[in-house]
Amino acid sequence: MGDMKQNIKRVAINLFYKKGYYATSMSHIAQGAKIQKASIYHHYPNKEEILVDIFRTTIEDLEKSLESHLKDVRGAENRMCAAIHSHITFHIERQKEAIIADSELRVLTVNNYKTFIRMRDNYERKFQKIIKEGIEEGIFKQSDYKIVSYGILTMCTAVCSWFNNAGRLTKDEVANILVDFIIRGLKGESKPV
Amino acid sequence: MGDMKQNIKRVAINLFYKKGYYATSMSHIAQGAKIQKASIYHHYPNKEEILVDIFRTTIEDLEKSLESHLKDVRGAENRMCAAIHSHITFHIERQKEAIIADSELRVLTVNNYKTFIRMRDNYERKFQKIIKEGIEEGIFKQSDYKIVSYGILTMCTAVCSWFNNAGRLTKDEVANILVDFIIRGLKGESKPV
DNA sequence: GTCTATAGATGGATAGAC
DNA sequence: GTCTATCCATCTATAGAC
Repeated sequence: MGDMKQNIKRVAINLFYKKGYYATSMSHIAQGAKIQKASIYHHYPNKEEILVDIFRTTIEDLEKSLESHLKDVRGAENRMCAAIHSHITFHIERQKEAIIADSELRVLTVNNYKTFIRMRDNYERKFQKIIKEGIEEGIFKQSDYKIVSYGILTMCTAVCSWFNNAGRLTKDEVANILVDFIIRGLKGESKPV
Repeated sequence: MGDMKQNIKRVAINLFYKKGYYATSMSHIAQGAKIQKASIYHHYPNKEEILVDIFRTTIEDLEKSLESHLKDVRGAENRMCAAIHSHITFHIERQKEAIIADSELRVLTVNNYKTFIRMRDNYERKFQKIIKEGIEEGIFKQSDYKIVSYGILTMCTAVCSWFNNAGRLTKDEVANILVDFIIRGLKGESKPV
């Protein structure tokens, strides 16, 4: 990807994050990238394709992060800890793109929408599988694993909307606090303090 | 509030929910309300005031729901259960408005933004107070009550974005599953099955 | 690969009749 | 309280020169 294309994408990420897709115009993006708005169309055929580009790299990188965190980790509890840690730290490190991917899904035209819903569902199913296995092995308490997975994932996704980089806690500290809370919720028994 | 004003508001809620504030035009709203777009300005001075009206009633009703659920309830665990139940059922019953209030905050001009952020923070502080008291009384496990409160509230807010009215579970069943999960997370000990 | 110029549609909002 | 007509700004996207 050429320098200017990457530059346009970077500017778009900042603007879509700050103002949202519809409130950001091609003129704003052009201004940020220091070119004329017509020049953007040399790199992207239309506005939606900029958003699609952001969606694709974000979701793909999220999946890669999960896979690398789960590699060679065994046991439902350990795998759950690793998966949550991956999800939370990714949503903090890639805060802007994560917020875009979380809030602009409905902007997409039908084919793009279907593609990314499919990818998201596939990602969620990996969390559900871990919870289900933990319950079957008796490590996690019996509960509705689908509802619990929605709760856990939305809680950890939302971190990108309230985490403050200048705040009192690092991203790893926040991740550890939430991992503890979630594992207690899943196991329903106290860990030694 | 006159019939037509209420009608306009109802149409706007449906459109802001489905397409978002910026993707909804005054023409769309007028079409839904079966009047001309100029007629809307007799009821609202501008587009933002429609959104502000939705925000105000939603947040006020959310606060009222919490207060009525907490009335005469004693003890941190009972109060937490009641507060979460209130939050979740409200976000399902008022799904559309809840999604709008959750996703269109950044649209507001500065004075309106400050007003609703203040109301939201005030609401969140009530949850934080219950968690803090529960920890001090030794009912809840020691943890960072602010981070945990963000986690709990965002998880329960997000219910409005995935709950399916035609799905297999009622809103009370979903609320109970999540209340159980959260209380286990806060207490860190298993309840008798 | 970037530019100027512009098409063509749509946006929020107002004026003034009825 | 609702209408028609219109203003003016801004939007996405394209044409064609350099």
